[in-house]
Amino acid sequence: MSAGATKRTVLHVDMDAFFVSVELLDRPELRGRPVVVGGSGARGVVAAASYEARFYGVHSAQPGAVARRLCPQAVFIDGRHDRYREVSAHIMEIFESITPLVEPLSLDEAFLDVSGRSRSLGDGPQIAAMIRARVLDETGLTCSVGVAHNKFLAKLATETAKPKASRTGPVFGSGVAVVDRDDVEGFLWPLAAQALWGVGPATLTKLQRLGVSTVGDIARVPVDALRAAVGPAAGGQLHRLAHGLDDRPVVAGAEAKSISHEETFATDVADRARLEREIVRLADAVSDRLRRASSFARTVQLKVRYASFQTVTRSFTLPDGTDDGVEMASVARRLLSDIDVSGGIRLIGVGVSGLAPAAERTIQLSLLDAVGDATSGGDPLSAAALNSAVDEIRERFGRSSIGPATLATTGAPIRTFVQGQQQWGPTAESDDDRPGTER
DNA sequence: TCTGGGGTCCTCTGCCCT
DNA sequence: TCTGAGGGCAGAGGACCC
Repeated sequence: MSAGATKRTVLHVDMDAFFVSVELLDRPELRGRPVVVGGSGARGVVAAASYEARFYGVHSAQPGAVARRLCPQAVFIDGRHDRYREVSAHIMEIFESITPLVEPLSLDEAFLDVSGRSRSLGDGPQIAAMIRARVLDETGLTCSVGVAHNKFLAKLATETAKPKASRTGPVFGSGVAVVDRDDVEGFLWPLAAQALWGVGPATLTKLQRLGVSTVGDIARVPVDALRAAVGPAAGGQLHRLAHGLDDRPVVAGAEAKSISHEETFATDVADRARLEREIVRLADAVSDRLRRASSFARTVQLKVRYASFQTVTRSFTLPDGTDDGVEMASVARRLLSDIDVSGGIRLIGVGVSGLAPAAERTIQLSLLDAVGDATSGGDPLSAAALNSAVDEIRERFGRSSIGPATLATTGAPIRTFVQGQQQWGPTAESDDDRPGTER
């Protein structure tokens, strides 16, 4: 370390098999059995696997069919995202009671900067042990903690602290791993190159052409050669990480930069009318989340994935932005009209980016109104009033109480995308070609 | 084996403007 | 007036992560 550098202590906390552990908490009769969350649909993948299931080779992101073949005795459960979110909120509260500098990475892991807490709470490993004890005591769940002087090393350390899989369940170690500031190379350099952030299959292939297979190998490659091989930004990043250098701060309360929803069909769909109804559904879900976040978006993106897994995206940037699902769907449907779907597609998605606080748009629209500028595509202020009413109804009577008329069906509930009720993989319902009423 | 869903970041290309 | 260079931006796609 350079002389005079601020001594940072960063923790990376990762819940052990989070989704499965929550399920076992609520269904203790499943303890000791191989349990898999997700992977039950026709094209579903595994979201999480218990350590008993992992012993048989089941892992997350694995196709459900493969998981069932590897471990036919496993219990497969549909995920309950709302329950995981509830438990996650409790865990994050525990973290925030220790330091305000908490950066959640997902529902089940977070970085904590505890640099200023050593005087009152002890050193990094002591705080890590305290967190594990509190999480276990207050939620009944176990977690692993990595301790280091930066985020990258703390995250890598967590991997070594994780329980090991066995036929009879997790085999716990100390649950805390520390990377010594003076032994970064000893810890880092023997690891496989894939241990570095940003090294996936494609980058690994490029690195292998340089004769690289470990982090130490990368560290010994001149930075210019790395940049030439994988690009200037990625090359510089790999060089720094391979030397254990990472000065990114722990950032609390980071805002989302995009919001999207997508759906994989149980069987490929070529029917444009059906796809357009899916677009309305997805756009409604995106706009609902956008308004809940008090934001609007400038760019609408449509995503289509063919049976070959080739994925194409089309986007359009609106001059004034929008938070209105009808407008988003209209843009997305126009984008779809330029895409050939005659051979059928397996996935469709709608997303938005270029997010900004809704207050900024209100000011813009007020100014436009004040100068009498005619806006294209309908009256945004009327749309805002309508959406406001819809949001209020949903707030009072639930997300499924009201929805786009296009999605209305005889006797069938409006399919919702309430966060927490999403499923992993397509459902039988999603494959139905329900008649709908165009609005 | 056959690949979900929700994100972020980076690179490349083409267009427009200066 | 025409042309080329360069910057900024939008759009598209790739790679990666959890």
